Amino acid sequence: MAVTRKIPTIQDVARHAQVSAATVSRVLSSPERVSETTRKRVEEAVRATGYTINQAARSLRMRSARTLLLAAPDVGNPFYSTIVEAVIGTAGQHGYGVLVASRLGDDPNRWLSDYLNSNRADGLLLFDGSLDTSRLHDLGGAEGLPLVAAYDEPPDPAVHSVLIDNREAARRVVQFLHGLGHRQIGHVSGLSRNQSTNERLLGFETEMRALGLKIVPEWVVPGIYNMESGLGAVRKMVASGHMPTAIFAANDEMAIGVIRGLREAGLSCPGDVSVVGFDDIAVASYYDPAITTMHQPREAIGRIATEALIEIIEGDVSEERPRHVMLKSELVVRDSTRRLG
Amino acid sequence: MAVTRKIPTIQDVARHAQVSAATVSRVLSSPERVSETTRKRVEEAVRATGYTINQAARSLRMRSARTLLLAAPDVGNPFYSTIVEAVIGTAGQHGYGVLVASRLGDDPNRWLSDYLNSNRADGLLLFDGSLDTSRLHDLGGAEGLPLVAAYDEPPDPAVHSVLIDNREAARRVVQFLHGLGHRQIGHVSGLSRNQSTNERLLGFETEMRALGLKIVPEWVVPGIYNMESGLGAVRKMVASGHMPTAIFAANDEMAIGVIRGLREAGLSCPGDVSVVGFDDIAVASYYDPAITTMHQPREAIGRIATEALIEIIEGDVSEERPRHVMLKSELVVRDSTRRLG
DNA sequence: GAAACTCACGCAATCGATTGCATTGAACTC
DNA sequence: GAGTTCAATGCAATCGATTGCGTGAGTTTC
Repeated sequence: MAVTRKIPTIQDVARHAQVSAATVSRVLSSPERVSETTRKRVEEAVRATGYTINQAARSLRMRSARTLLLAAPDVGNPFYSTIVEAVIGTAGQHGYGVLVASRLGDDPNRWLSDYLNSNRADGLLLFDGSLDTSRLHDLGGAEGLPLVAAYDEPPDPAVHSVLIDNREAARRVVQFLHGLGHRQIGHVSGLSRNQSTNERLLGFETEMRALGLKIVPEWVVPGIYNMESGLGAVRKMVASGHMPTAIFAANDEMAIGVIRGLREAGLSCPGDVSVVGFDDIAVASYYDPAITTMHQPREAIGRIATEALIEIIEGDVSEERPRHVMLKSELVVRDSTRRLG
Repeated sequence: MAVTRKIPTIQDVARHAQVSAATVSRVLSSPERVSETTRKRVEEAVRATGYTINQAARSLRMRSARTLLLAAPDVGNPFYSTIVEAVIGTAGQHGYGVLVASRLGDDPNRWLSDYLNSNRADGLLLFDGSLDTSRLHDLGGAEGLPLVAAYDEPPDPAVHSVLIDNREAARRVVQFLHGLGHRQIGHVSGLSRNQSTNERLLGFETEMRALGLKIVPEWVVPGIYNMESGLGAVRKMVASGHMPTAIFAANDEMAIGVIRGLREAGLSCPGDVSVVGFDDIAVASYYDPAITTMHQPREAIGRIATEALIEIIEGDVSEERPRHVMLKSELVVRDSTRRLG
């Protein structure tokens, strides 16, 4: 049996400072309402007793936990982890803690709903567009539970969101490759349950058509956003007997897999095939070749989404008109692409 | 002003089922103490009202939050993110949520202590050996706050820990390189505030001496565990005028930086210099060349540490005899190393 | 048939912080 | 100097779930 420490309560502080608990509470939350003499005495008592507030009691009374719930499909992914970092930092600055739920890790049965409605978290940051609308409603999205979707587009436009323009970004990738003289362009897309995947695919197709380029079915292969699937996608293309001169992968990890697959097939990147990734994860600039990619403002996505959520929680934003922030992504040209001919 | 939803309480359920709140509580926590008829009626009422427990109230009364605090120096790092994933998964299986604090992100002033002693978390998983002993004591490590240190060694041996044998692993790396015929071996170490860094450095030095190899000061360069610092370390070696035939980097990211730095200097890996990393992050096997590295059981570290912490919290483990789990790491030989001559 | 016992459930206190309202005493007004 | 105002503080209810203790009905025992 563990020895239970005696944790000082607000009553202990009150006794020590010879005031009531109410006064101690006021010193802590609205010091201007307490006389200077008393305030100093209480502050001293807080120090002397080593008092820290009991959040459980505060949450119960205040009906707020000062905690955000972050839900991402896969926290282990380097893309998300940067975002998580930004969320934790921003939340911390505002005095909020961050509970992290990862779909992969969590028991799907208790998934999100248990966390909410239970005063464990005041709002939800959803980095997973694959949750369907009815699910969002269950979670209270439409019933007033503060909710901000980020990075991946939610099916429900009534939800606040912080996104990048995936379709536009994908079009710019195709334009860039076209500008380098490429006419035979393939695409390794991601998980189709993610809206952002579909947007990137759509952007690819739209721009290919706009430029009068032929979309070759063998060159449009789905992946699952990891390196293995990028490798697998290239193997399929190789097996089909003919190769494009450029491949646009829907994220950097698949781009890495693609480059490795090319090498495996005796093809060089960018010599034989140019490759463009998406996200600009840390290793992209250090890979060999350094990968040309669509840089995403991951830190900004995490920060802005968190700030928006906190504003909503604290009542600064009307729920009526959903806020939609669209951030810009930027093409970073490195060594995995080259001018044709 | 946001519309506040009416969240059903245990009283609402009680009214609906025409029993007392106490009975509802019992149905939820020890159903065997309630008669079958009543139990069914209450269960139906729970469903009908959509009741979910108010964790704040429960925590207050029970003095437990069913939440773990995970503290890592840098959640954005791909090494840690896998561990985080495992922790969340394991905790979830046991009904615990995970609050994540990242040193980089968090306001250093509120850092850890505020989270604890405040009934926000029942225990601490510390993935950061750089916190000094006095700090640990402040956090209650010795006063009964459930605490498990993992991955990085805590200065205080009275703390439960789940570690790998960094020194031994580093020695095995040197032995391996020696076995390939390398005699001139360099080391890029990590942040010296981390105990694991020092252990790896010590293991390197010990084995070098044991094998009668000369430790060249210009070839032992500190880094900060990122790719940039690996690159910087190689630049320093190059600037010194002579190069080792093999470099052991204290993590994979620095190994990547090292390889890139070699290329920049017109040297090839493994042709001119063999490189060994540490950790075996996902990209290690997909890098060009695929990196020889010390594989660490990251998932196991996260899982075992979490299980241990929960056992301690729930009183299954005596605090008296600290538990020290030492996991094995394994050398994975890939293409960044070659036999000399 | 009464004592002893068991089972199912309700009552009410409790966890610790917050806050509307009441109280006190001092300062100020005419 | 009596009345008014105001600042500072205390009192006590409240948030929602848990649990020790008590009660009443039903069952068993001799």
